[in-house]
Amino acid sequence: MTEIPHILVVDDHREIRDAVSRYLEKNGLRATAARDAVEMDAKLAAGRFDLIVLDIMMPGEDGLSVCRRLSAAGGPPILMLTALGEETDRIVGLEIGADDYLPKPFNPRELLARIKAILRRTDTTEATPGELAGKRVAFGDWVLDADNRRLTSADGAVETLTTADFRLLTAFLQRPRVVLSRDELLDLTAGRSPHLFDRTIDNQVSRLRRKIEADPSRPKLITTVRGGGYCLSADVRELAG
Amino acid sequence: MTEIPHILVVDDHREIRDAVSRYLEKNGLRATAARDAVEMDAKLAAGRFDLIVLDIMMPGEDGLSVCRRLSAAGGPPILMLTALGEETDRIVGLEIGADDYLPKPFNPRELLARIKAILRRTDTTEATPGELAGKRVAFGDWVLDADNRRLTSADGAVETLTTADFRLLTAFLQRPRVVLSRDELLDLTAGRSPHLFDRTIDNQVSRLRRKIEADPSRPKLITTVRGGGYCLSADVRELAG
DNA sequence: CGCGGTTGTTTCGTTTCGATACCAAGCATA
DNA sequence: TATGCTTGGTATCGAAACGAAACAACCGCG
Repeated sequence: MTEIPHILVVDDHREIRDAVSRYLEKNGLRATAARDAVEMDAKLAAGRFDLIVLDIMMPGEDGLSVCRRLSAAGGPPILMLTALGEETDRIVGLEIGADDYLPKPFNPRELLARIKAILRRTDTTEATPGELAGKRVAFGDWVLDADNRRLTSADGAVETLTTADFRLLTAFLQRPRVVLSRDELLDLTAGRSPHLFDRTIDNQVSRLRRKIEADPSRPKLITTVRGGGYCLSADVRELAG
Repeated sequence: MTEIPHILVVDDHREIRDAVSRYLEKNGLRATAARDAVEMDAKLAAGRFDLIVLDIMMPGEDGLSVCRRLSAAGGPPILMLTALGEETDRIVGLEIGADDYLPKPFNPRELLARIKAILRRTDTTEATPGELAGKRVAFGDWVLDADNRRLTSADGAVETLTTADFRLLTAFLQRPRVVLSRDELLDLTAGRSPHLFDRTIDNQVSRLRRKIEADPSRPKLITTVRGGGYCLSADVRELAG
């Protein structure tokens, strides 16, 4: 794993959330916090995560439900934080698809150790991000062949994408018509946080536009949202293999 | 690299059976479930198992009897699940030939730990050169015959592989669609660590591509992931030997 | 001993991508 | 409209990654 693993910490107590996030970042991980299931879903939609630390007791949709939902959808691995008690242990571990769990109150070192253990197990560093492996996806006038990273236009033109092009494009394709900030895009494509005055995404967008826009100076597919980021302004449909 | 251990889970409660199986599979094991002694015998006859998780309380032939029978026949090691507090059962179980036991309700992590402990004790890993000795494997347009290290293409073309080609290819075939770093590949093929400016893997990939890619300058099967490594971008299916 | 084939190493040219810089376009305010 | 500030677009450059040719070392084999 060349990239720094990104952990999503979901807990309704601010102190725990912040403390855990800080501890993880101190120990070489990236951490993002969410207060509840709703906020979690938003973060999940916007970014790439390698593991979720999930509190079982939450207002709104509770941890068990969230866990079942995510695990059924094949999301990232989950480490559950459970209240101390005999019965929950069994239910949590067995009936839900958690990868591990930890009874509260816990030792942060142990949390870190378990997180690393799960990351070690589940490190598969996918080649093609998300669900696109082997598929073909149409948007605008283009068809993307995810396997050989090639674009074919309606009029027969062919563009080959570099790795960076491809990652950026797939990030958009998985979230069409959604405004993605530069930070989110950087996370999705390079898995890192921006440093000051980071224009990397601007550059990559510019390069991608040169390949896919009919008139790159008047972009229609990847539109700029001033102060917000970029957005794929086209519908996306999946084609068979 | 050894094979993934295969666990047979025998319990008459469907929820427990399924939950345990899922949990084991999430943690890097293979799991198969059986409802009772009869089904267990059928699975045992059909496949190879490294360990049996056996519930003591079952309709039909009960766990103690099964345990006695299997262990006398020199079957795989057994981990018994006992109801809480039935001390006699545990003792009897161990006397009868179980390798370990766990009282219900149990902590799934503890179950996993005990399973791994037993597997470690009873590890009889033979030095199998990979997992595809004697098998035939299909990927892309090719079929690899592992015995004589020959590739046959869908259109009838035949390529013979050198040992280095073969090792590299099998490394990929065992982890399709996963990005493998140069270090990992070097470890898998040559069993050594890279020294500075080591381009060995690049070369071997280049050579292998010349043999298996339709257009080596536009690789489709073994794709490079800049900054990451290489990846077999094709599905792999095993054919009968 | 020579020979052909295989494999590791070096090297060079190309591609790719991030950083920087500069310019243009938006936006507010007067 | 003029002015100044902010934000986005892209040309350019250099560093790093990559592909492959060329070379050298090695290995078995007759």
